[in-house]
Formats: sequence, C-alpha cells, structure tokens
Amino acid sequence: MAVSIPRTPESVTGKQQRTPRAFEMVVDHVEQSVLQGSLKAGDRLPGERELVNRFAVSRSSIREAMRVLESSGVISTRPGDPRGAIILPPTSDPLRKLMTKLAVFSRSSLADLLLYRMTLESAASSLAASRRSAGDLLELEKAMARMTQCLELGLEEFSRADLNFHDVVARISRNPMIQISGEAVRASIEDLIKGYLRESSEDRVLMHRTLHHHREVLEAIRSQDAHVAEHLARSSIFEYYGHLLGDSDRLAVAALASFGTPAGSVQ
Amino acid sequence: MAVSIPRTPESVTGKQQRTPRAFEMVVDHVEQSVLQGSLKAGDRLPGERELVNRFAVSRSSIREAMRVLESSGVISTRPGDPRGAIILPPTSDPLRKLMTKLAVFSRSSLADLLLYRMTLESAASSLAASRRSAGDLLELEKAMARMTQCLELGLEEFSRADLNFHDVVARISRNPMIQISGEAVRASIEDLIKGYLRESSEDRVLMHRTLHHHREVLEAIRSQDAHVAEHLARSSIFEYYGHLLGDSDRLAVAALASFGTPAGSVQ
DNA sequence: AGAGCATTACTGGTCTGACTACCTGAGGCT
DNA sequence: AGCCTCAGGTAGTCAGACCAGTAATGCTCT
Repeated sequence: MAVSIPRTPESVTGKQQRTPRAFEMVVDHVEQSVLQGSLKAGDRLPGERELVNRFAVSRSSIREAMRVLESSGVISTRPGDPRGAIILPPTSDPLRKLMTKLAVFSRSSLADLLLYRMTLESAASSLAASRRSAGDLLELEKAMARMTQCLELGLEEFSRADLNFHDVVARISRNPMIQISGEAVRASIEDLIKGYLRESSEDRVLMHRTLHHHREVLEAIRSQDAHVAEHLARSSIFEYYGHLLGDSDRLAVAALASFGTPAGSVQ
Repeated sequence: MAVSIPRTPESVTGKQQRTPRAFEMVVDHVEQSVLQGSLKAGDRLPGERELVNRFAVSRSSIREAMRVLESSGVISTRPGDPRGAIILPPTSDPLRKLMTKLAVFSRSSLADLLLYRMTLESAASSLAASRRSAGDLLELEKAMARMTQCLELGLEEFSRADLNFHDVVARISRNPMIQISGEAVRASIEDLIKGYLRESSEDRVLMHRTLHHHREVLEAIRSQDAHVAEHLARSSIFEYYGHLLGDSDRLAVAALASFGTPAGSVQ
C-alpha cells in the first residue's frame, strides 16, 4: 500500500492552498444552506453538541464556526438557549462595523463616505418616489413630525430623527441593497463625526434648513417626481454635512450634488 | 457587605445588554491596538499560549477571538508558524466579501441589483470624470482596446472585458466605498445571470452597441464632463442588461436610467 | 568559512471532558 | 388565567492533551 499520499493533488493546480480547516467546513455548509433557502431567517440551528455529531468535528471547531458566522451577521447565539443559534435576516450591522473600521484604518475621508451616501440616498429617494404607496406617505409624515418635535431637543436628537427619515425613505425604495448599504453608511458617518458635532449657535438655522429640505423631498416623493426627489436628496445631504469638509473636498462633493439640477427650476 | 451586585449598572440605562464574552475582550483589545497604532501591519501577535497568559482567558476563547479577527481581515494565521498571527494591512477584501454575501442572502432580484449597480456606476463615472489624470485615460483606453479584441471571442470573454472596464472606472473614481460596492454587485449580477446569457444571433449587435456606449463614457470622462458621464453610465447598463428584465421591472429601471438626461442633447 | 541538511522546539489546529451561569418549558400553585 | 418553581439542557468557559506543521538551531560536509 502507498504509505505517503500527497494530501491533495494540488501539485497539478500549482495553487498552494492551505488544508481547509474544520470550522470552515461548517461555515461553508451553513452559508450554503442559507443561500439555497433550506435555512431561512428565524430558523434555528441545532445545538452545538448536535452539530458536533452532524459534522463529526469537535465542539471547539463548531464554536469557532459559530463565531465566524456570528461576526458576519448570519446567526446569533444566546447563552443557555436550548433552541440553538438563530438565523438572522440580512442586516446592515456587520457591514457598518467593517465600513467604519475600514474608514478609520485606511483614513478614508469623510468626503468619500458622504459621496457614497449621497449616491445611495438619491437613488433611494428616486425609487421611493416611483414606488411609494399611500401608507408610505403617512410614514414619511410621521418621520417629519418627529424631526419637528426634535427641533427643541438639540442637534443630537434631531440628527437621530433625521437618520430615521432617511431610513424610512430607503425602506420605501424597496431595494434591499440600497437600503442596507444606506443604513450602514449612515451609521458609519455618525460613528465618525461623533464628537465633531459640537453645539453651535448656527444649529437652529441648520436644523430648520434641513427640515425644509426634507419637506421638499417628501413632496417630490408624494408627487412621484423621481428626478426632483433624486436631486433634492443629494443637495440636502450636502447642505447638512458640507460645512464639515475641507475646501477641496467640498468642491468635489458639491459637483456630484449639483447633478440633475432641473434646468432653471429649483434654485 | 452586599451579597448580590448587579453585574453592571445597566439598570440605569435600561438597555439590557449581554455580559461581554471572553473572546470579545480580546477582539476589542486587538482592534483598539491596531486603531491606536500600537499594532501596525506586519507586526506579530504573541502565540496563542502567550495570549492565554496576557488576557487570562482560556485558549478556546483566544482562538474564538482569532477567528473573528481573521474573518474581519485584521489578522492572518498559519499553522505551525512560531512567530504568531500577523497583523494585515487594511484591505477592502472582507468588506467586499460581506457585500457580496449580502447581495446574495438578501435575495435581491436582478432588477434590484441592476438599479443598485446603475446608481454606483454612474457615481463612479461622475467622479472619474472629475478626478481622472492623464494616466487614467491611458488605462481606460487599454480597457477599451481589450473589449475590442474580445469582440471576436464571444459574449463571455467580452463580458469579462466589459467588467474590467467598469473596474477601471471605479478605481479612477478614487472612492473606496463606491469601488468596493461596485465590485460586489458586478460579481453578484454575473453569478445571477450566468446561464441566462446564451449564444444569440444578436450578440454582435449588443457587443458593438456596448462598445459604442463605453466609448461615449470614456470621452465624457476625458472631457471631464461629470454630468454627461453619469448619465451615460446609467443608460449603458440599462442597454446591456435591460433585455433580461420583465416588462414591469424594465420600466422601473428605465426610469432611473433616464435621470440626468441633458435637456435636448444625447439622443 | 559557508552552503546544505537534519534536528528540535516550538506553533496552530483539533479533540476530549468537565464545570458554571443561564434560558426555556413543564408542572404545580394561587 | 396568571404566577412561581424547578428540572433539564444549553451556551460559555476552562484545562489538558495530541498531531501536523514551521522555522530557527546546530551540525555536517565541502
């Protein structure tokens, strides 16, 4: 009998890839199951000890797999829960964390994130205008009302209500990717400028102007004017955050913001 | 003496958050170290057994932390390496993977993905027009040339060259987020329509029309006309993939594609 | 001395078995 | 019905062991 068989016939491929680790098998299998629909959001994974039997690996390996799946937002675990890990619906949370991390590590500027966000918000507004139902309009009005209430509570509360408005618009766009990416970049920007936003005498002016912009966006969505909604969304973000940018960055962001300006109408 | 102290004074915040787990301490500590610069790319972490001493947790917990850090691209490990895990330079790789996963898990329709992609590509083209250098133009020409060569090699090869062109444009936009999201959604779309693209007698027409569109985009970037570049990018994607959509979807996508049409110019 | 090679002393990857704190659901109580 | 208790099983954690693999050490040969 052959004594020493090369682990894999990679001598052929030439691509020296490492021996797959035990936990990777488990991760791949679960991800594939979610992908193929045999595991849906809300479903439960068997307990760790049961997974040990199914995959024929030790509990350590199972647990390492759980950590990886958890960190990419596929599952969630709770100590003591006899029902096992739960499959999560796709959310923006892990994306947000990675985005923030990358933004900080690579020193990518606030301008980069704002450009990305303007792109997404304007698309969301455009789609929302095309697809909004009567009920959606009510939700938007509610979000507007919340912003109005927060006028008195300071910039921080107001910002929260502001973000909520954008969340609603993104939801109405009915495009999961735009929605999730939007949530992630909004949160990431918040993480980054936390602290930069200090009390200022101009806060009231900024908040009122923002409120006005949002009202315009809402009306564009109401009248299902996708193009106007798209344009307004861009400029409104620029108006809100532009003052945080350096001169050169501001110029670049303004250029993108100006796109779609209806010839000789809104300003 | 008090007998039973609440684990944390969260009774105040009301925000019932779970007891931090052992491996999370390790993850946070390493991430903070990288963030604060005390750990730079290329540095080595101590071996797992040494980390057990430093953090006073078991090796299992250390290993779970390693898996999390690995999956978010902070470190890389190799079996048997006596120098310990290595700190990786920040890359967009994990973000791209997560985004791709999200695109697949969210079960977005082709129309959803196309809308998302049109949004990103147009933003990338706009920025590329604003920021392109002379060298960038050369790269774009090279990508164009490759597409021209692939005219003879069939739709599959041509599509690859097409995607490459978009990659180059995205790179020139110099916005990491737009670039990464673009890569992810392009890959997802390819996965989704793989197989749907079958040989057709109209392939040559499609390819030539696409080539023409890309030439227009390139010229807009050359003349630094951001608005035209943005518009052309949208419509060119629609032209390329539109025939794969159902009627209602096609209408919605066309609506977004039409945004920014310069009044009474192109077409 | 310097190049090449076997050895050695670790490493990461995996497994086992144990303990604790905790959650859930069943059954009994009011 | 609603509340409480409690048993069973769970995730989280730990200690200890083994294996396959790496790289630096020290040795040999030239």
